[in-house]
Amino acid sequence: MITINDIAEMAGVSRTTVSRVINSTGYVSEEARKKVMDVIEETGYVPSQHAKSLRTKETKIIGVILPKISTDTSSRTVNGMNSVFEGIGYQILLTTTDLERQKEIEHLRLLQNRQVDGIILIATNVDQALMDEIKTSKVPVVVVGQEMSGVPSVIFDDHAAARRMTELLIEKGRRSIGYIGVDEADQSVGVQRKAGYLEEMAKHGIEVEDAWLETGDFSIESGYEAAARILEASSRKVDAVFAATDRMGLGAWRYIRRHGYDIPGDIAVVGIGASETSRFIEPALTTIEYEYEQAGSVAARTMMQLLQGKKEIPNKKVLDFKLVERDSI
Amino acid sequence: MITINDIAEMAGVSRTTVSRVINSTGYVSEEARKKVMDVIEETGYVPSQHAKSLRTKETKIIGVILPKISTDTSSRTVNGMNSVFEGIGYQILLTTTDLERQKEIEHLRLLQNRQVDGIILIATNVDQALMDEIKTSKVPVVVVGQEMSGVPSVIFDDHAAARRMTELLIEKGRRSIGYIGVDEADQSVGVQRKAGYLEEMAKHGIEVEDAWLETGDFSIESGYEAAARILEASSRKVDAVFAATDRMGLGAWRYIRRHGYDIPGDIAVVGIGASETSRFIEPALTTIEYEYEQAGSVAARTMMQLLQGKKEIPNKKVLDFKLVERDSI
DNA sequence: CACAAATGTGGAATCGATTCCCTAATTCAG
DNA sequence: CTGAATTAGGGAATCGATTCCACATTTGTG
Repeated sequence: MITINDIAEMAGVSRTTVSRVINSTGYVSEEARKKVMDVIEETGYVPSQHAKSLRTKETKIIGVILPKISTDTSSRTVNGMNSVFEGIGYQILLTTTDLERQKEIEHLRLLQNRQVDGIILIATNVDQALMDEIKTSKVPVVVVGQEMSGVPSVIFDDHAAARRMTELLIEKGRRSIGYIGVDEADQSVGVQRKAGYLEEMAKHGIEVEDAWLETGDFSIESGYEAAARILEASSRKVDAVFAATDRMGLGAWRYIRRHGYDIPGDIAVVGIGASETSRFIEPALTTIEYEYEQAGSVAARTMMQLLQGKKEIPNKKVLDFKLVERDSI
Repeated sequence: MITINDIAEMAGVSRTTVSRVINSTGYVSEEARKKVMDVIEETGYVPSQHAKSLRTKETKIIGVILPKISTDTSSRTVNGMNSVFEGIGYQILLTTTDLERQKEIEHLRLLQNRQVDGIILIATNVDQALMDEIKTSKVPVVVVGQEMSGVPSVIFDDHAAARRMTELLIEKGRRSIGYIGVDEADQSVGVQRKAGYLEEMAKHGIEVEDAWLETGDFSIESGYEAAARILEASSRKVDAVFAATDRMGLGAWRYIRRHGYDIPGDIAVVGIGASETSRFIEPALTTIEYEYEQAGSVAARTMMQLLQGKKEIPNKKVLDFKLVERDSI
């Protein structure tokens, strides 16, 4: 392997000078610079990142912790981050938790040992243990998807989005609206969206039956089964189903069609997320569009600000949503 | 930051001994080991990866180059790799080329500078320049998706898959089969799949009209437009459209339905890839299922063998496919 | 023209580990 | 009981960069 010493020798200068040329620091004569450049060109030399990092304590690598790789949400978010990082020479070190909660902490530690410059966590919960780990982290952490006090976070307005969607359903004359949520350990998806739904229902004086409230696990199948339970158990006929995510909405959609109901004639179905499939089915799913790419890029930019030691970082950025009204309503 | 020297001092031994304890090498008395372990426990010390890598030339990081992050194919492949790597302490450094060809070479260099232990490239072409770069690479490279002679690669049998699909269409009585392909710089998707289609057509003595052959760029929109061109320009009525990818198939599907044709009554539509959306539309798209997760895990395992210096690595692994017959045919 | 400031370069310490080589104390075989 | 083998642990070089400090040369100013 070719090192800075080889270059120095070949160019007939000291390695200090070579370092200066590479990093454009200090004083270097045009003559010396040219000689060094030529040799570097000739040999294809590239500095060792390890030696560099060992001194500078900088890696230009950002660790990213995802709940799952193969989902629309994750890949779009990573895409957004990437668009920011790649322009400025940073790279992404990826890890996934496969939705196992304790792995979030484990990976947080793992990444710190890798001495990444920063960590972006797509969070699915706000455990105290997790928050403690983040707060004692040696490197800056940005959280996406969950609001965490004292930690810079990028979130969507889940509460308002769910309210707006519920309002739309009510505007369309629906009254008996089933709701498919997720576990409440997930503040954003589990708690906020449900609260939005419940509040809007209350505002319109609609009493929510217990049987209308079901829970899934983000998967299409769980949406299918939750819809089954809602339709079978309700005393009043349900005329709409609101799923907290598009995937579960897709499952509900499938169940409802398979069992002879018309969408939206008999039952309206809506979700949140604006997945690609939701657009293609017929009738197309009415949903809320979150700009995941934007969430990723905002998180990336926030990270850069943290790394540059900017003091005034708002520790919460709320992104907008867009109601996408389609045929399923 | 706490270093090996601090630990050595606190434990009252030399840093050599500490290193031996950490790496379980050499002779260390039970007594010394315990003292060191205690101090490590107490302080939460973790060795610097940089210092370590600087000496050992090992990083336990595998660089992965993807054409695009936000696609089913990519995320499933990465998922498969991850399942292998995470168990053995390796991590994935991700980069994407956004389908720009020259970036493949650029990122190949970039990753080597990061001194990753190995590189897995999800390739979209087999340029000579790219192959040269791979062959001169300092670290092992595994290619996924394209056959590259002399380079360990994991590929699907695109040729056989396309033949089988064409055969199915012909079995179903279709004769005038349009084909939507991609640029032929992409050996696998562009050349092999098209060749499979053409050969099977020839075998059955069906003459392929020029107007039946169109090209897209992997996007849904391009599939839509290609279908438009095929249906408008053909002299004989087309009774089937075979798209080289599901996304383009989706576009074709949409165009065909929007223009009053019945699927499969008037025109059959098929794709390759088994994307989630293809399953949900009605009529559901007939397609070929590739095990991308498996491709990822096979690539990961091949990489590990390369890293362990195994000589006998078959430099080509062909994965199976499965015909998924659904309503669109 | 003298002296200060600006410019250019190299020596050497440093970052935090690993590892070769050496010494010392035990243990063991003959 | 003696010399070899085994066990234990430290000293110091090393990996490949960055950077502080010192020194030499050139340029500028009053």
